[in-house]
Amino acid sequence: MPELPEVETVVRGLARRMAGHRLSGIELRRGDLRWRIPKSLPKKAEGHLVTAVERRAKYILIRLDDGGILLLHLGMSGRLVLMEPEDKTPLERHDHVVMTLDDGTRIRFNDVRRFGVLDYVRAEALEGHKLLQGLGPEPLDPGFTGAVLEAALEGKRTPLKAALLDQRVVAGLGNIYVCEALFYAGLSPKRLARTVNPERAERLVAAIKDVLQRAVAAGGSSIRDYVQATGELGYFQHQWAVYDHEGEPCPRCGGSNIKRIVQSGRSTFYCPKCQR
DNA sequence: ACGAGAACCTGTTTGC
DNA sequence: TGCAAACAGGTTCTCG
Repeated sequence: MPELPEVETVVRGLARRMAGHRLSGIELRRGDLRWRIPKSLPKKAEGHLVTAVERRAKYILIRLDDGGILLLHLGMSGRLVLMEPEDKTPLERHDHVVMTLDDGTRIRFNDVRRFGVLDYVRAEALEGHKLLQGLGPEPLDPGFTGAVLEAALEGKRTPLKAALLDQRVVAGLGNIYVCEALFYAGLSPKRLARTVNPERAERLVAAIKDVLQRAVAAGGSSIRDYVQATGELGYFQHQWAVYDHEGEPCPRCGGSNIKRIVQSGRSTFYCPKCQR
C-alpha cells in the first residue's frame, strides 16, 4: 500500500481538485471493506463544501464546511482515481465508492483486497476516533527527533524493523520505507529496538526524514497498479536502494549482496555488511 | 503486558 | 502448459 509518501501525493492531488467544491453525490457500491461503511455516510456528507484535504499518518481526511470529515484509509491495495466530468469510462469491478463533485468530476475508491476504510466523523470527535488514537508522531514533523524516537523504542525487545512498522512508535512508515531508512542509517533490521542509543536514533531519524522527503518529491512509488490521484505515476521505486533488490550488489559497499529475510511475516531487504 | 503469528481478501508471480 | 504455493504497499485481533 500506499505508505506516507503515496498518501501525501494522493492528498495533494485531491486537495487541488476537491477544495472549494461541493460533494454532490456519494455512491456506495460495496460497503464491506475492512469495516462496514456506515449506510448513513452519503446522506451526512452530500451537499457540503470541501474545505480541505489533509493527511494524518496514512489516513486521508476530507474536511467539510459543516464540521463533518470523511476519514479514508487505502489499506494495501486502495486507490483513489479521478475521472474527468466528460469521462464515460465504465466503473470497474472493485470500485466500491464513487464521489461526485459539483463540477462533474468523479473520484472512485477502488480497492481489490478491501482492507481499506471509509468512515464519517465529526471534527470535534476526530481526536478521539478509534483509528487515530495512539498514533505516534508524524515523521516529517520537526518535533520528531532522535530523543523522541529513542524514548519510543526504549525497552522494546522486538526487532527494530518491527518497531518502526508499529504506527504507535512513528506514524506513516510501511514496509518499503522502513527497509530504505534502515539501510541509509546503517542499522540492522534485526537489531533489538531497545539497543538504539542516542547516536543511532539521530542517524535513524535523519534517514527516515530524508527518504520520505525524497519520496514525496518524486510523487511516491508506483507499484503494480498503484496510480496517484492525478493519474500520474510516482517514480520513487526507481530510487529504492534495497527494497525488492534481493541478490543485487549493495549500492554502498558493493561487496555484499542485498539479502531478503522474513520478519513477522513480511519481507525485509538489507545489506548484511553495511547494516549493523 | 508484550511480542509473534493469524486473519482479513483478491490478484499476480513463481516454482515444480 | 498447468496447478498450487508464495507473495503483495496494512492493520487488528488472538494466543502464548
